[in-house]
Amino acid sequence: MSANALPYRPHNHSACVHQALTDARTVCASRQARLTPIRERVLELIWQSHKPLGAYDLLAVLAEDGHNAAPPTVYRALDFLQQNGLVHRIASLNAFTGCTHAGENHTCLFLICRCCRNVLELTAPGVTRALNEVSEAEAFTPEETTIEVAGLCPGCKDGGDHD
Amino acid sequence: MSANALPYRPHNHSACVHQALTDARTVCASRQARLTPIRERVLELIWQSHKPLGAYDLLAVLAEDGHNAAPPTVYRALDFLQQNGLVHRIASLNAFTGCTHAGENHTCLFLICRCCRNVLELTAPGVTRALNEVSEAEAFTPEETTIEVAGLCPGCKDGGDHD
DNA sequence: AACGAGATGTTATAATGTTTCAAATCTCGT
DNA sequence: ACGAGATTTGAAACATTATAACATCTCGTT
Ligand SMILES: [Zn+2]
Ligand SMILES: [Zn+2]
Ligand SMILES: [Zn+2]
Ligand SMILES: [Zn+2]
Repeated sequence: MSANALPYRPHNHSACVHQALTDARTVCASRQARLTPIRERVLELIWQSHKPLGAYDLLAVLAEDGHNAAPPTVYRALDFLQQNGLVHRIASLNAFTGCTHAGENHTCLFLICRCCRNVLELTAPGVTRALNEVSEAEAFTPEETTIEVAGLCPGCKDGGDHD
Repeated sequence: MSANALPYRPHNHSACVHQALTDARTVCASRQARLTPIRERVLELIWQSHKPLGAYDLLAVLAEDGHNAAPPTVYRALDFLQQNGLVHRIASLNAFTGCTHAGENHTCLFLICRCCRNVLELTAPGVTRALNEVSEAEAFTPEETTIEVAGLCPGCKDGGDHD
């Protein structure tokens, strides 16, 4: 099959990483935000796959790097990357994933495979619209929206290429 | 105003609590699930307001009760209550709130006021439908859905009855 | 009484995230 | 180039949230 989104099928993932880093540099340059080595390294690590990583996972890899970092180092880098729309935190996983719409101001949702752990980020105008209608009906002013759908990706549903 | 949902305006909240406990007894009876004193007490505490409580908040109140409980006690009660559709966990807050659709199998969403902390649980067929469409388009099989909207409730937006 | 399943108690530990203050680095105007 | 001020990073301690493992209790059944 080929209509599947990237995380669900083999692809040239180094292109994903390269694109993400390039976008990040562009975004940061345009905002006068400093993509320092630590921040860039954390972003690169997050992009090593489409599976979200926890802060302490990142910390462990940094330790392998020989970089003796403490938790605040990672959390600060993650804060920066979130502020600048480069990564998202997945609340239901306590983990972080690279944003596929770097720099765009967007409301997105995540399809999270409970089997292979890959996450697909999507923007879904229909969902956003429906949510806005609900909020409006309750006179509620939305600011931050978390939409996370856990389930099975196409690959894991039939057969199960668990990776 | 009066179109506002319960959490957003003064109301006879003890009726909320009473209803919740009554529903819980009914649901548990029909399922042969045992609503033990601890479980009922935790449910009652969660329902003391429309603001979600953390597990350790509950633990602290139990301590005041004179009940010297350890974390597993509370987490086990919460697990039970979640299993039986009596409470929800709010992932973005690491906290728990009473379910307003006890026993019904439902996909719900939460409007979370960042100011007064009250949470409104809603079922929104339009949102659910839109999400299903998105999932289907990606050949994704949804199982658990987390929808949490943080923002300002009507009360806090104008004036700010922060409670 | 003996048993077994479910529920609770108890202790320890894991996993995630924050506060605080000091030191290093960068920025920018002079 | 220089130095004041801001930003970033280092480091240690701590806070919060959640689970693992095993012992004990409760209560209905045999
Ligand atoms: Zn990729
Ligand atoms: Zn999968
Ligand atoms: Zn109420
Ligand atoms: Zn409010």
